[in-house]
Amino acid sequence: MSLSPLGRVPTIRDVAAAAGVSIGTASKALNGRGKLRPETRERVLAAARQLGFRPNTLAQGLLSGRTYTVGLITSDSFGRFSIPVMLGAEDALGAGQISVFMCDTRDDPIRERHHLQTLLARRVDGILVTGRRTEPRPSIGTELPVPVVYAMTQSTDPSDFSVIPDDFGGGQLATRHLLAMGRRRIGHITGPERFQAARLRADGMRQVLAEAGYEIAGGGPLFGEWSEEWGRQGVDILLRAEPRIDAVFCGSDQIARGVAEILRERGRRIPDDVALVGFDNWEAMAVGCRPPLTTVDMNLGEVGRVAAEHLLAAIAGNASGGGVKAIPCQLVVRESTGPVSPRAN
Amino acid sequence: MSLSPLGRVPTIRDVAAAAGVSIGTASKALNGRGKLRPETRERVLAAARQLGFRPNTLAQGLLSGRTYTVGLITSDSFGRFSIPVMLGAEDALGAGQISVFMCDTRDDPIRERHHLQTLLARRVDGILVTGRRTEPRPSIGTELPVPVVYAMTQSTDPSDFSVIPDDFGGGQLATRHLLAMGRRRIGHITGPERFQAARLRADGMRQVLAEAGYEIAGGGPLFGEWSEEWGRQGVDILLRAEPRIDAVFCGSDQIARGVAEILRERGRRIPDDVALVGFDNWEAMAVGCRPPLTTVDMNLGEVGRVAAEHLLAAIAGNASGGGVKAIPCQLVVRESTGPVSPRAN
DNA sequence: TTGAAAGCGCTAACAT
DNA sequence: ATGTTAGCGCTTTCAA
Repeated sequence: MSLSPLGRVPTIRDVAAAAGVSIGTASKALNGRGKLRPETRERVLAAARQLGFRPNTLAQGLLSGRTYTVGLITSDSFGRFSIPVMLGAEDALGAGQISVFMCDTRDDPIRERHHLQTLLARRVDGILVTGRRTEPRPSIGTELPVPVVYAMTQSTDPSDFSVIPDDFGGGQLATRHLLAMGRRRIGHITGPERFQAARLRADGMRQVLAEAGYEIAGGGPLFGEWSEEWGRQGVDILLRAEPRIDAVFCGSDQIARGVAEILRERGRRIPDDVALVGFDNWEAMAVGCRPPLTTVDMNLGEVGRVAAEHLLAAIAGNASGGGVKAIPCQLVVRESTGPVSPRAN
Repeated sequence: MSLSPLGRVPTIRDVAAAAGVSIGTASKALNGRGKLRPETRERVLAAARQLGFRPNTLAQGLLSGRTYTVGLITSDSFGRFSIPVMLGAEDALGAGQISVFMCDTRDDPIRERHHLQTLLARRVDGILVTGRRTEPRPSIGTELPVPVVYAMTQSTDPSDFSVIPDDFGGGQLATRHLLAMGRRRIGHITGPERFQAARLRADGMRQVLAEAGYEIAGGGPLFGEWSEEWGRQGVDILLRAEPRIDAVFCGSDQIARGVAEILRERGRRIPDDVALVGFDNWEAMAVGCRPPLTTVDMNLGEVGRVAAEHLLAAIAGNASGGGVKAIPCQLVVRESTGPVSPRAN
């Protein structure tokens, strides 16, 4: 870890000199290529070790045309959703010895273009675009010299490849669980209708209910905001529309928190009287809830990982073509759901 | 944005050819150096523009010895605390046209060393180490060939430079505010005592109270966990020890949420009967609270920004020496604090 | 005012 | 088995 004995970062030239061989020989020894006397190879390696030599990646990249770097452009300011995605991506990329350039656009197209230019100038091998998915976004660029994969956001260009969570499936998952617990009058309080995620989750719920011969209680989904405050308001609206409610599926954990709080205050026990399912598995929120929240986990790490793997494949020349890949969600059962209480009704 | 007309990434050689000049001339034109006929310069620039030329940063870096990159090593898995720090850092660095390599260590020293090696091999100009600060951590390396600055974490090596939030000051801030609101019996529920942050916040509180002739109500700080659940438990302990409590300062917003919930249930109005101050300004938590939480903001963005600026200075050769710089906190007043209610007592 | 040439650190093809 | 050379893309002398 300490500075090299030379007092500067050693080059292969220093190694060669120390080992008393030519630069080419040193290179071969270090890379295990070509035919060398074992003794020579060992001498070179020893010299390298002693000097703390690490090959200059820039020089290697210049020569090979591969930099083993990718750019990660996020429009979510490294937010709650893009972080796990990034982590998953870093996982997959790190395994491939690839370093990641972080670029935050703050949702500003100008900044995005700027970052894109910078990344291309740095000759990244590929680009990952992540976001807080709302509606599909414009493609970051067609005909780019490197492959691009979208994660947790979608490009409007069908020739781009995007990886997103399966919101529809998530809605199904939550609903099946509630049905399995014997719940029949299930309400839905969720975010703004303009969010595709909100619509898809509601659709998944509706579909599962319909198959079982039910509908969303209270007259349909209550679209509102992604906030606790809306959860508090929404549940009162719901209770008014259908007082006999025995479960609520919420579009987010925050909404569920609000719902839980008011249900308590209205004297409804969770889960005995009313079961509650959230969405996001936002640890701090879900675990802090009283009782701890059963919720849908979007497997964001997996979203990032899959996106990164696709990017790696594309870099390796195995382009996967355009399209959208939806990663299945997963139900995390905690204490806010359970079988219908014998005392209920 | 589209691929160059050449069907590959253009080099300066292509630009020179297109403009009908030598490579050296093209370089001068592009960099505005040397003496060139204005017409020639224009011709080169036009060619570059037409080809979509962007100089290869690797080649520039190889030559100049400067890569205009820094490594950002985080042991917090891009967690809640390191993100804002990163954002602030990216801010300061981006302004300097510096790109950031993200490295997450998952708190594993092996991974950390690996990332460090990788960064050095990539010839970053400097390294920023961030973390979720608990106790000071071992230095990432002495005698490194590039400067290192610690943000939101501290090195045990006094010759390293660290930037952290001023927890002591944060504790003072919260306490002064509560005193100003006329509160006198102020309890303190906070995280584990092994956290320096918890101890410092308590110390700041104690000092301000002492100056005003008071002490922490209930017999001293209640150290516990950083969770809502602990907030719920802690406040009952506190109420038992000192039922006439008129304010609680919490070591985190999560704790404060738990405290708020139970205070409500015990029939204490916030802020009329009991004022409440949190710590972190964790937006979703603080705003979702009933009522919205007055809390201490650590200015994490500023922590990152200052750290990055110091790193830039060090890179530029203006080493700042070792030491610790504490960034002042800031009180964010919402609705959980207010003057003592006329009806109280 | 422009061009030619050297060299940053490295690898790979070719000589020896 | 080892050394020499060319060249990746660029900047910077130094010649012309």
